[in-house]
This record gives sequence, structure tokens and C-alpha cells, in this order.
Amino acid sequence: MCPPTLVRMERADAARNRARILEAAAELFAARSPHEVTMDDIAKAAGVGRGTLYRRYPDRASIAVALLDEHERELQERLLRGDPPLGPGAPPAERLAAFYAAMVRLLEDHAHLVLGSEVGRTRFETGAYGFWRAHVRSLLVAAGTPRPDALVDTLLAPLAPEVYVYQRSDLGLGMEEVVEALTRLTRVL
Amino acid sequence: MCPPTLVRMERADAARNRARILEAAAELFAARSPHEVTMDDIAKAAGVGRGTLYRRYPDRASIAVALLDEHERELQERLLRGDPPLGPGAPPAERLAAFYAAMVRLLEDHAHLVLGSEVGRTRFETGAYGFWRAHVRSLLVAAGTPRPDALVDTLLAPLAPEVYVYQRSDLGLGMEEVVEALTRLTRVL
DNA sequence: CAATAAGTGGACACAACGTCCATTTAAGCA
DNA sequence: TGCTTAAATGGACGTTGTGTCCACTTATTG
Repeated sequence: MCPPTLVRMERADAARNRARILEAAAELFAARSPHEVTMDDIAKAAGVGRGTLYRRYPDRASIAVALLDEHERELQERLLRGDPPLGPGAPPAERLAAFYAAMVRLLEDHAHLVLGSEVGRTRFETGAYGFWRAHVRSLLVAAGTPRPDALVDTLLAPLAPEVYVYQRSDLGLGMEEVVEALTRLTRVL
Repeated sequence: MCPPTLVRMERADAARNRARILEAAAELFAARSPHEVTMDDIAKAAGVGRGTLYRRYPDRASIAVALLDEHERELQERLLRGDPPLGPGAPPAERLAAFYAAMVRLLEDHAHLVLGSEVGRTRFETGAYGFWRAHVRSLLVAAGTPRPDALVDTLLAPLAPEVYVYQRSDLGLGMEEVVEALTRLTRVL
């Protein structure tokens, strides 16, 4: 009989394999374009079978989301409780500019992961997008901007990883130039 | 022997099949999500073989591009030679607002096609994006905006079809609300 | 050291892709 | 009109990646 344990623990081998999968996936995503990495590749590199991989991660996106999780959480924490101008305390326009700068930093470091997880529409379905959206919306409200709902996504759109990669790689722009352009958007507040 | 005709004409059956393919593809794209339409589906619906389809259109994107072509050309024509505020003559900020409104109209009518052709990065590789980019850039230059290059893509980002569909379908916003939000972006000029 | 349930891995069926080539057909010429 | 030729056709075929399924293995608990 199974004792009525409320919290069902993950078995040791399961945890080990999860770690292996994430590690292997991180390496593969870093090495090549995300759509050239197949689920087979990841399973093979992690040294696990197909079924094991699919048991936890039904597709590439969910793996990338797991990898991104910690980085995003850290920024979310700083937005909620960090020092101004990123955290509470500064005027909305300055907080928005700081948010843009922080997001560019995140994109710079992990754009390949974001590209792996957020392809087109998928971007809007992640919890992270909801968080960014709520944050920017609250800034708009704090600034007294009328009808903020349509504006929010308009202001978040330039942070789409595809756009950033295009600006950095194809156009050869620097991080600072992108941040500067985004900062000019804060004038709409 | 073949007479040295300079312009090699498309054969009658080829022209007929091209028309069939485009017509069938338009119907299929209108009916379901673009990624649920396979090349097989299109070939079947058009009543042509697989090889015939691939001869002209190597992938879904190229078909959608062909379908979009005429609509985009019309707007491009109006931007270059139409009446103000869309065409030349009006102040840059007003022209940008008019451009936004016209693009939203285009998205409203053909977002499903754009989604079929421009998935993520692909968007930037089409000739159309280059045109929109050049247009907006010239408006920024005309308005005396310093360092326009990073700002251009920032201003075009909210026109990504994924963003528009998210705002309209998922958030339930109206066309006018989206246009209004975009119009507020023209304040950066 | 059982007993049991969670976990594993690879075989399998399937779907879509893109290519190849034997056959058909339109267009130009006598 | 009939003939020649090259363009055009279509479907069979091999390939690749997906996702599922289930007989077997292994960690955990008493």
C-alpha cells in the first residue's frame, strides 16, 4: 500500500535525467539555431530515450521555457521588490526605461533560448509575457495614460526576440543603440 | 531549332495551373490556420501533382507571398505617389499615423496570409519589410530624428502579424483601439 | 527483502517534406 | 496538318522528425 504522502516526491533517477536533459538542451541551443535541434538530438545528447524526454517535455518550447525560468524569475523579482528605477519608487517613465534596458540585457544573454521557446504566437501564451504585460500596464496606469490596454502590447512588441536578433545580427546595431531607441518610446507616457 | 525569342513565354497549361494553385491556396488559408495547410493539401485542392506545385513554390511562404503581392503593391504605390497624408506632402508624424492606419487595414484583411508567409524571422527577409522599413526611415529622417536606424524596427515591431492577431483575437480589442495606440507612438518624432 | 508504482527507452506508426523521372502536352516549323 | 522538341506534369519514393505505446527496469517503502 502506498502511504498517504501529500507531496509526491520526484524519484532520484527522474531528477538526474531531468538535469541531464536541461544541460544537454542548453548546450545544443547554444551551439545551433533552435529549429535545427530535434527532440531526438536532445534525447541522444542527454543519454536518455525518446519516451523519457517526452514524459516531461512535450516539445522544444517547454524545454526552453524551463531553461529560461530562473533568469526571468530573477528579473521579475527585481521589478517587484528591487531598487528604483527598476523597482518601485521611480517615476513610471524611468521605470519603463529601466525595464527596457533590463529586458535587452536578458535578450542579449538568452535570445537563443527565447527563440527556441517563443516562436511567433507562442510568445503570448507563456506566463512570462503575462508578467511583462501586467508590469508595463501598471506603469501606464500609474502615469495616468488613458486606455492602456492596446498600448501595452505595442510597447512590448519591439522586445520580440526576432526583432532584437534582427537588429543586432542583421543590422549590426549595438545593444546601446537598441536601448536608446526603446527609451525614446517612453515619451508616449 | 529554337528561334531566339528574348522573352520566354509561360506555357498555357503552366499559367492555368499557377492560377489554380493560387486560388486553391487562398481558399485553404482563409479556412484554417496556415500551419495546418500542407503542401499536399494545396496540390490536391488545386488538382495538380506534388511536383507541379514544388516547381513554382518551394514552400508555403512563397505561395502566401505571391497572394499578398498585389495588396502590398497597392499600398506601396499609395505611399509613394498617393494623396497626403499617406502620400508625400503631409508632415512626417501625420504620414506615419496614416501609414499605421493603412497597415492595420491590411492586417485586418490579410493577417492570415501574412501569418502564412511571415513566421518569426522570415518577416524581415521579405521585400515588403524592406519597403516599409525604408518608408518609415525616410519619415524619421524628414522629421529630423537623430539616429533613426534602431528606431525604425522598434516602430515597425507592433505591426508584426502575431501581435495584431493577439490584440484583436485574444484580447478582443477593436481595430480603432489598435490604431489609436499606434498613433500615440508617432509622438516619438 | 519483497511489493509496488514510478520511471525508462526504443520500436513503431504516422505525417509531411522534397526529389526524381517516365510520360504527357503545348508551341513552333515544314 | 503532321512532326519535333522542350517545357510541364504528377505521383511514386526515400527521408526526416514527431509523438505514442508498452514490456522491462529501478527506486522507494514497510
